[in-house]
Amino acid sequence: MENPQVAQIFEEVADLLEIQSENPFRIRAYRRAAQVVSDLGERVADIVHDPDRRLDDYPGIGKDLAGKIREIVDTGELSLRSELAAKVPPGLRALLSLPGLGPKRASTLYKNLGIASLDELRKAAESHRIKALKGFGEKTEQAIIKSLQQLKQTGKRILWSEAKVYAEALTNHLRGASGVGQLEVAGSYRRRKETVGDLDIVVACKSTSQVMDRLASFEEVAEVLAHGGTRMTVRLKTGLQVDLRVVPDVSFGAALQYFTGSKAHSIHIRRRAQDRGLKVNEYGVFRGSRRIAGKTEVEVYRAIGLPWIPPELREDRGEVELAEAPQLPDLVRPEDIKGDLHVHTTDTDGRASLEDMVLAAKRRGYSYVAITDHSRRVTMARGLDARLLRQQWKRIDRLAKRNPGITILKGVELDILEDGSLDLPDSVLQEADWVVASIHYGQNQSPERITRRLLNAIENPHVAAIGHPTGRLIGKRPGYQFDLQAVFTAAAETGCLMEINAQPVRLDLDEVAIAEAKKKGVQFVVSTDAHSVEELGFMEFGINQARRAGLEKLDIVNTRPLQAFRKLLRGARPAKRSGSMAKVTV
DNA sequence: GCCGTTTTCGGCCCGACTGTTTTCAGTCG
Repeated sequence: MENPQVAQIFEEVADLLEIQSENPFRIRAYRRAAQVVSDLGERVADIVHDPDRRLDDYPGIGKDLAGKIREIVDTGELSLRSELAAKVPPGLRALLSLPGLGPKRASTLYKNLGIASLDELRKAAESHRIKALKGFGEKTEQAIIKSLQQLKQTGKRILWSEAKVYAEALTNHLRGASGVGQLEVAGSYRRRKETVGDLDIVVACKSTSQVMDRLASFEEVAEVLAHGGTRMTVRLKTGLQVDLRVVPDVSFGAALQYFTGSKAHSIHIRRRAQDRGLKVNEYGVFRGSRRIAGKTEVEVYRAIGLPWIPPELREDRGEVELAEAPQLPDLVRPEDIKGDLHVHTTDTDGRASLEDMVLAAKRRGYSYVAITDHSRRVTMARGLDARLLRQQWKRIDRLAKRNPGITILKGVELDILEDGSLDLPDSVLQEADWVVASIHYGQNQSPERITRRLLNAIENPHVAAIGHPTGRLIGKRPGYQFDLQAVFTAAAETGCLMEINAQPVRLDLDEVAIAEAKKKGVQFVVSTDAHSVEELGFMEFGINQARRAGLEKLDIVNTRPLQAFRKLLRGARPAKRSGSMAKVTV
């Protein structure tokens, strides 16, 4: 039983309770518990089975929910869930996924028209049976038909890297409206989440109508969904939704804070304000009716006794407590990066030559770059065997003589094979400056086998880092399952690095796993895995990920000069001799 | 359902917009 499954059961319970108009605070407790479980960073099942640990030590988990988690882990099911599900037809929950349809209306539709699936909903809407219901009308019925048609395109989150394109275009466009002051894209985009559901733009502007008209004139806008006095919502042609909030200048910081979220962070902040006899809303921080802060975010946080918290940390995962301490991390910045340690060339599946990649790295101001083409197993990419690899390294030596401004590391992305062995012998690896070991094949193996493969690689002293450690592709493939704790423990003991892969569709490890690894003493490398000159620019996405995990400059080796991590070069770090795993193949 | 040196009971974040009403419920973020 993995954490996402536990979280999913609690989410379902919350939905079912909501449909049955249960106590909203009880519903919130289940949603909170789902969040807590998702954010754990280790298997909830492991905590359940550890006699020294208690689930109800976690905030939001009390005796009751701890018992329910135990039940799910032990039996794979939650009796409460099945009891609730028995009272609600199975398809009814799907109705909640439609924008504008919540639990109240869904249950009205069911009670009055017997609607219990999206298909039945569509038929009822098309035969105009919905508008006759009390509380529904012509417009609601049309809206349902429309959102059913759009269901496939909307609700889909896009990669942060894609959202950035629209965020920047919209920002530039809106600045063209007269009277626009401060302007910022808030929401999950500002928190730099892996994926973004919509864009929330906060603008300080004297003339609301001017900036709203300006948004409506953006050429990618397909439709205006809502248009009020301070708020406007549009849908772009791609399906991406954009919310615009216009606030007075004195409220900009409060609005930005509020619309940046996350929801859980905002709730925590407001509760804290309450404790101090204050009220926080998007217009400011108020004592009674008097505004005591709101113009800037710094002011807002200061008013409730906290330093400013970077948006990337605002998930209510302990950042408020760190701010209070005050022990907020000094997050790593893009400009801290001194080199890229995972780069491909046309020698395998890259799209730019060795020389072009090196020159591009030099232009970025890097002091080193590692060329890490695929090893022979990756036949699709014409992976290199020992002979071809040594040929490439000779060319690197010649190139290095012509480019004294940058150190070129002779590396390889070494495949961790299905049987747990490595794709090249130690005799070759020991000649390499830099080895990134990755899994590409046998991703469907059992967690036990994958774990052993990763441990084998980690225990080889020539392996400097594990590349894209989970193999996930966001929105496409979940990534292979393995024992994160065992792998992180071994990585910490041996000094083997965990890569944070900056490809926007990869971004593994995720921020929860990174934070967990850091706790265990693991060090990281942020690499682009670039297959072209342009992809060297992906570094930003990897840094986003590192920042959300709370990493500082010194947690990441490629913020340092090469000499600082020289023991990782040429496999000079000590091999782990203790375990029997090192010689075992799987 | 959780939580607590003001509380073991009685709180639990807060406002905007829409569509439907004729003063507000439902939904959303």
